Amino acid sequence: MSKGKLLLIDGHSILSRAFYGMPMLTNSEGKHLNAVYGFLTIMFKVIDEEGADHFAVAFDVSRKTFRNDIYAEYKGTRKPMPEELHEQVPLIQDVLRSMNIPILTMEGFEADDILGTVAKRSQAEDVEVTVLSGDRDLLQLADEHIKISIPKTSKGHTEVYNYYPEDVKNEWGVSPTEFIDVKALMGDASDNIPGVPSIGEKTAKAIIAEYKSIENAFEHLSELKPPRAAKALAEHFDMAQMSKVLATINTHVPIDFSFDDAEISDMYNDKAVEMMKWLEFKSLLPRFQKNGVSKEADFKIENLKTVEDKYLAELILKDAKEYSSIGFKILTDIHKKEITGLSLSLCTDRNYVIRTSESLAPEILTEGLKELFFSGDQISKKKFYTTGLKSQLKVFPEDLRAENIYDLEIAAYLINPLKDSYDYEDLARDYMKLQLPSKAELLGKTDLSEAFSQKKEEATAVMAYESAVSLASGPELIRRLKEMKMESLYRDIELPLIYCLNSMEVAGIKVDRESLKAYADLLKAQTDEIEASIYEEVGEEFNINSPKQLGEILFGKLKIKGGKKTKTGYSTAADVLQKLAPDYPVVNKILRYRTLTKLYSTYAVGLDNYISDDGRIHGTFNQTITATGRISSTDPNLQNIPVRTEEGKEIRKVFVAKEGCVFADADYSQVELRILASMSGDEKLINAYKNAVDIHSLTASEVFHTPIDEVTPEMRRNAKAVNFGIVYGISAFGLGEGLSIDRKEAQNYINKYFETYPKVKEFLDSQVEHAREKGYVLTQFNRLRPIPEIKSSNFMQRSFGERVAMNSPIQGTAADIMKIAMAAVDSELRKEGLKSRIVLQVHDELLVECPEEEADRVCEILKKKMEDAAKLKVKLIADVNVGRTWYDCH
DNA sequence: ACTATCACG
DNA sequence: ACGTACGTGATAGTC
Repeated sequence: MSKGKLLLIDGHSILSRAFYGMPMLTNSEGKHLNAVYGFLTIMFKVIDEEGADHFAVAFDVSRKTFRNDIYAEYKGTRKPMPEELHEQVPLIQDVLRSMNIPILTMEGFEADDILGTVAKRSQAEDVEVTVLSGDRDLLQLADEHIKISIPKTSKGHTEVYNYYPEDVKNEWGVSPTEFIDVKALMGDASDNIPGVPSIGEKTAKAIIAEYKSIENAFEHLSELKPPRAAKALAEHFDMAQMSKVLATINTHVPIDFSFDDAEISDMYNDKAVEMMKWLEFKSLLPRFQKNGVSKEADFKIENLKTVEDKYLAELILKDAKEYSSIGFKILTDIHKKEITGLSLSLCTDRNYVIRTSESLAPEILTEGLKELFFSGDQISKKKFYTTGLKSQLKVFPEDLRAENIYDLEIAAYLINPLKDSYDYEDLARDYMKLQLPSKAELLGKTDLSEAFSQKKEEATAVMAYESAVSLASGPELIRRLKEMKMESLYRDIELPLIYCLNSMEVAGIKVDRESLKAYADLLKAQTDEIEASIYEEVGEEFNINSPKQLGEILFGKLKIKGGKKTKTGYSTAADVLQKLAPDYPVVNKILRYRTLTKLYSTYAVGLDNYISDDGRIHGTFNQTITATGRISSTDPNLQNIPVRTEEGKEIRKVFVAKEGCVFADADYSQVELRILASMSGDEKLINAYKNAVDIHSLTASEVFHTPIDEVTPEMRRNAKAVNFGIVYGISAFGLGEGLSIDRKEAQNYINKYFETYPKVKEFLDSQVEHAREKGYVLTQFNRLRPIPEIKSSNFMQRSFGERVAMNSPIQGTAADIMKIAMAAVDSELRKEGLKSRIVLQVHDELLVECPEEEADRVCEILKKKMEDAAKLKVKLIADVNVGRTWYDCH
């Protein structure tokens, strides 16, 4: 039986985490307080979550204290703390003292050692210990009753990751004690642990996972892989052993610590309140004034039942039909194809987490759900709330389109597309003013579907939160959506798109493995050849892929001039190298090497890793990522397959239509410029499109005062860059850069452009004005893009905001139109009973795989649906091609 | 985890 | 005077 719970805090570590993770903060006297504030925030969060009854904070006596004087030469190079942080150390100690929290320090020992000693000693006395530190080094202390908690703060939000020995093993593949050896091998610059040169994290982990210790690895030198590591370890074994001593936390410090003295008593006393007032931490005051009863009213999942029984599950699913609002979340297996569970929330007071079992087959759940989804009648329109609908659809083999489903992830994305996640904890925080433990906090990096076997309680809680938060926040989100006039955007554009994207992911695209392999081999051979020739020319071997090493070779050793550009060193970006290429043949080879390795690793090898057993790549299309409303593609990214150069384009030959099929490929012609013409209402631009005049030539003719049939290719090229620039939110600097001309001249082009198309200028100005007034801009279909930067006092940020204000309505409207077209094409293919399916979308291009006999009809559908997707002041044009491979379609 | 680079629209 | 073109994602290297 446990004697109690002890929370130990690594004072300096948490303070500096807080310092770097929190925005600058000073009180009215100008004293820096961000670290103190952050420290307290993290501390209270952990106290609330842990329910610890005993408590202590350890500090180093001085940051210059060394573990052992012999190693002072290594330790001595530690970077000093910034003054703003240093001055907060005594401050946080005062605060802790005011709260009667014991501070542990000891001359000659680091906080790590004190923590280690107290933790191990307390565990031996049957105490449950939690050690809170920002430092991964402490993981070596994890034990049966010692939990290591590591907070991660980013963008002001803090999450705490917890590690018991099995969690360390899960994430690192080694036990806590072996972790010391890993660190001894890989070294740690910030802690001045030298490690073994050329052994990094990956190699170190692999070696220790296999051999358990550096000593044992040394015994088996000949078996070590890679040979490079064996050689390094042989040469630097003494260094490794010394590193191990340095990395080991001393758990036998002669410190005086009594568990009873660490009992929390009267933490929220008057003195502490005065302290909070002096520090001006107003937001922390309520906790102190309420004398400890500070927890927000907990979000209680009422009547949560877990079910693994067939009859009960069927009963619940039947019963659910009686409710008018339902929150749900389908749990799928790791391959996301089979249902393994279901969380249901019925009218807030009944929550069920159902899991498949021996007696509860997956079909029971899918069939029950189907019945439930289609059980609503016209009068009482049942509402279903969930998040991440697309991936849940994969457990239904057929194309299932239930009515009245609200995917709140997408609703929240439409309300604010700038967030980077829309999980239940985000919805609860933003729409219910409720801070819930996040999925990451509860499960760490464990996948939800496998978490049920390891952390059943937490996994169940996550599932319950998923559906309960959907049900509870749904009405508010929908209300906001209506208020912002985006209901139609959701219902008519985004919702149908979910099904379309799901169908694309399920379909996948066929890849010819053999030709991919041949392509890879060819690239490899060419790479090897050019690599050798670069080494020869330079006179030494180095890592060409390292911008750092490359910069040193080019600008250091070879003394090529072309100065610094980035803060980390020399820029070796393509545009910089391009300018040097004519004078230095090596530079050309390096550029060529870059091209080849890019194609090899990202495309040839990269894509091969994604080919499934069915010979196809099933990527993911994300609907809630971009700020403008475009979709994005991941795992792999199928929207950036090379096309601009001939040898890159080659790779498109491996994307083939399956047996008996061809691809129909359609792409919009200059959508964004057409949208600009339409939204601005500029007559000259509209007429040009009406009369099918070449827009870049026309622009050139006007800007350079030249009759249109005398426009040279160069003039047209420059005019094209101007047209691009307009869409990007023109600036003289940017255009100058793009055209390599000086800024004055670029400004001249821009002025002429605006004289030619005056309504375009009016339109762009009006967007910037709108953004300044309202803080956001809108697309033609009312998609919103917030622009917080527009009000920034920083010139650079504000200018960015202005460009975004000009670009987003155009890019976003193009995205809207494509989404409309996609749903229309998808639905027409199904309506006509065709087997053809959309397989890819690349922003202005759609690729459809179709049986040869359907090709003609599919081309008609593509052209018609894409061109009719929106009624603009100019016609939309889609060009359609047919081919056996994607390559053949261009 | 962050930076540099480069692939696409 | 300031010092960037808009929107993405993957890989490799560095810390």
